[in-house]
Amino acid sequence: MRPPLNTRRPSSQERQAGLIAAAASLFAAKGFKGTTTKEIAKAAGISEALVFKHFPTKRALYAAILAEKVTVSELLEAVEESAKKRDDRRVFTLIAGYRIRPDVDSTLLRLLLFSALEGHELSDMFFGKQHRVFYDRLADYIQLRVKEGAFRNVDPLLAARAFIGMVVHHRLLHEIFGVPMHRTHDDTVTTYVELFLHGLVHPSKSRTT
Amino acid sequence: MRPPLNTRRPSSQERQAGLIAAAASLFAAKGFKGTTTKEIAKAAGISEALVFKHFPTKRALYAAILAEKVTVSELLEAVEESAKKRDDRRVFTLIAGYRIRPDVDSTLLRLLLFSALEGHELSDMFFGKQHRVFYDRLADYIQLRVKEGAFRNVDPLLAARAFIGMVVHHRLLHEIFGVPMHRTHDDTVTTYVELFLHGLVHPSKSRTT
DNA sequence: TCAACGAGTGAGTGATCACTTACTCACCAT
DNA sequence: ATGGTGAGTAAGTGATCACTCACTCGTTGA
Repeated sequence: MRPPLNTRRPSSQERQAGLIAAAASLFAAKGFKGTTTKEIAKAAGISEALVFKHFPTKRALYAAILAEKVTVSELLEAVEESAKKRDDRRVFTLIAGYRIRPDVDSTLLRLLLFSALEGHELSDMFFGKQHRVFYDRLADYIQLRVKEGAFRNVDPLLAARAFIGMVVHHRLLHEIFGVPMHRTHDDTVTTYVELFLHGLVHPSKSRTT
Repeated sequence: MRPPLNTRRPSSQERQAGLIAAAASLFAAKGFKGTTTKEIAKAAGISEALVFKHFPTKRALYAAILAEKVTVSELLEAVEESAKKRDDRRVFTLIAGYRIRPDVDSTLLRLLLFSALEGHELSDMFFGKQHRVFYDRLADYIQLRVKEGAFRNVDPLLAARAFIGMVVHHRLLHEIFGVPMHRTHDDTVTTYVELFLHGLVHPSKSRTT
């Protein structure tokens, strides 16, 4: 007669969280235009009408997803610590390792690219939280080390972007274009950091400067 | 003989070329799903029905656009020439300069990203012609220079991808994410090449190896 | 002169889109 | 019990999608 008490139905908040999770993976896989509200409802296990009880429009749901993703601060703290010690290699390794780390869900990168390509209004904010923080912080550190004479006199922002570029491009190749990785995670990070800090030209050989 | 009237209407081939050009810029701007056949027809100045006389489906039109873009060979020839002279700086500058050159139409990069994200079947082929050729060729050169002892002993493919990554990421920031460029074209290229060949750490200072 | 033909289009087609309406049902304080 | 409330949905809504059909032109070879 009476429905079991422990099998209560999900609260509104749980529903909303599940809805956002389901929608996020669909938007990441197929883009905003490529995802239908019917699909989202089905993936979340609810009716299509209920989707619109939680969010007034499909676009509002999309905006909620972009707004939900926040910056990871624990990495920036670790970077800060290594920066104090002037441990160049570790600063760069931390950032590269974070951006390449293999376990991270690939939906964030796809979400970021889709939102930028499709021109969503929250794309800038999303980009700021997901990317700009990294190369802004890195640029600060490079500038500091240039002033200290440890680094060559380069444009700090350009250099920071160059390094992040190497790493992000690596993820791009792997996750978006399906290029296989023939080296291990750690190997790759080490190579990138080494390359960036010390360059490609053999130290004991012809410097063409 | 056919009388060339000066007020003739466009031939079928000219129509097709105009159609492809109009569709390409729309697909690049809004993606496959985001572009309607009605828009394409309007941009090409023809009726929607005529679009389907040229291409059986919207997808076939998209495929024709991707298939049309071919590899630029003149750059690879110039690279080849500098490679023979072992002019490292010029080899890298040529590739970087080509990938960053300011006048290039930005539709190709957007087209490439959209096709990869949306998972079009011709995306791999498109990627191969637009990107892989560059880092494959560059990897060959790096491998050669490593064997000659001029470059440090790094994974050539990884190093090539790292360099292309710096440059492509730069375009990505500028064209997709709207980040402003605070340096000139030539300045940027020079900095990237310099960074990659000689590294960031000051040559006369603490080598942390 | 005129039939044949390719270029071109207006007016649709059913399917699918985002979104709405009108409703049921479980639950609970009164 | 009862009525109010929030969770939930079946069955739509008009708009728009990719694509088709029936048709009109202008040109051209015989």
